[in-house]
Amino acid sequence: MSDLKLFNTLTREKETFEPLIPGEVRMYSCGPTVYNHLHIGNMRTFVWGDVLRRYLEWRGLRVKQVMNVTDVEDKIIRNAAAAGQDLQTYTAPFIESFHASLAKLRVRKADAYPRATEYIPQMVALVQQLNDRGHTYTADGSTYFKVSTLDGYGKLSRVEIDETSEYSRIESDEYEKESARDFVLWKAKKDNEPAWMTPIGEGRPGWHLECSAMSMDLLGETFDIHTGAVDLIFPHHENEIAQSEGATGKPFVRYWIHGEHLNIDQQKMSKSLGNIYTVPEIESMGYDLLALRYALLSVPYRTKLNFTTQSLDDAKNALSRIESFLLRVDEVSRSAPHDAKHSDGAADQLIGKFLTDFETAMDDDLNTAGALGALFTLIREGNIAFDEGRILAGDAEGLKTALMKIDPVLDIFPMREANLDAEIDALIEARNAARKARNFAESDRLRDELVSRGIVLEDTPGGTRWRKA
RNA sequence: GGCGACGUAGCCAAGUGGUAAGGCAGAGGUCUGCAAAACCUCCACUCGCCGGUUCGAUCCCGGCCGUCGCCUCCA
Repeated sequence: MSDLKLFNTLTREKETFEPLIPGEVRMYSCGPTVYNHLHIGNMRTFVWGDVLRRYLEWRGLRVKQVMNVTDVEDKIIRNAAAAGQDLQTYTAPFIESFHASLAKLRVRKADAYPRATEYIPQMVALVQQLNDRGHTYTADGSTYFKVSTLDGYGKLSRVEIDETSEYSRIESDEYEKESARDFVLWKAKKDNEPAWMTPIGEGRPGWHLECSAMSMDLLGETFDIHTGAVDLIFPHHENEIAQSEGATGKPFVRYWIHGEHLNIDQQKMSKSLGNIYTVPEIESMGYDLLALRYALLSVPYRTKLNFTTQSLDDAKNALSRIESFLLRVDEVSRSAPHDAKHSDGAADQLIGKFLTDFETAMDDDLNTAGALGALFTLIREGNIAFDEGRILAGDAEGLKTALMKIDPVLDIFPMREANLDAEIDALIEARNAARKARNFAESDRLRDELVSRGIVLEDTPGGTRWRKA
């Protein structure tokens, strides 16, 4: 097995991944701020984060994955107040829809989803630790991180803040900060905002604090992987590093993995352009969410993805090709249950090449496009071998095993709904009886009826197969 | 102004110092009920433009043009 290489934002290079503790990976994925329904750009980040975790597991590593849910923040406070609700009431439906969307996209559950509001004591302790080490100052009841006290600030983003530049959008007069680079750790209570009474004053946490507190609490002071999208590199992740390393004096994260954005029709999603899509919206447009998952994975995570509805149509058709092949493999593998014969080794060759190519692609910084390429090459060459009669039941069984082997990583294979089968089969049987009687009008009527129910038929010399349209 | 990414066929997109994966669309063909679906074949002498390095560059270097992102909340 070759090495898994991942692009580490810290070094701007693809590095061989080796966990700190052999065999065990601890990863933190930046999760949602729940003031809104999540859009498909958010989902892209969660999907590849999940695939990273799946691939690590596929390589035999045990993974502990944590994803935060940020449920206290400026927009949440503002919206909740406008709705006349408390934070928990306001955020609950968004948290619920977040999980529902993930499930529909086949994103597996992380091991924990800590919430910021449940981590106030740990955050306060972190601020106190930073204070003890001389990295903070207070002004008007708020506590700030003094960036000048920490060597190496900026090592992740390589951003140097020039306070004098007219282009710097950092507002240096905000919150009584001593320096534009400084950032707030703990915000003093204002007006009627929700606040916690703590040893460092009555107030609420700054934006970056929860991620440092929760990740270190659940994964340790130094852990392996931290994922997120590129926009978080600065200031969020840079400040997480400052808070965490300032408090512990130890390296915080070993591999920073950032994914590119998803654009809609070449443009960034934004409310003003009205081009934000949520998962339920995609669904109500009539698309199968598996097509969305496929579309998201067809572009490697570090490449900008230009999303269009055509990409969903393309994905849907590509998935049909995959499903037809799966059906063909399945049918042949079941054709001779026991004394399954192997033919000339054609299948073994295809399988070997497929698994090697798949792994090579995934090892190269999670090249999912290359991995899919390997799959489609297997499908074409497999179909040719089938047509030439070089694949017998035993070979097909091997193909099936190979396909099932990669299934847990990409998880893009269409699933059958078993309870449909009996009903479908009855209609197919009736249609085939009509065909046999050369009553094509009736057989076509039955076929069309199936089509209208979303079932496509494939007549083959061996019988009729069906799949979902 | 600073930092960074990208520009490969109609669309999406991988990739390598030695002459371009894959998917979709399109065109042919096989099977078949002159049906549907499926399957196969074909489809970039060329990788934004111009120089340079090299025996040889799409892939290395430099310049230019173009697109996009971050420097403020943001997946």
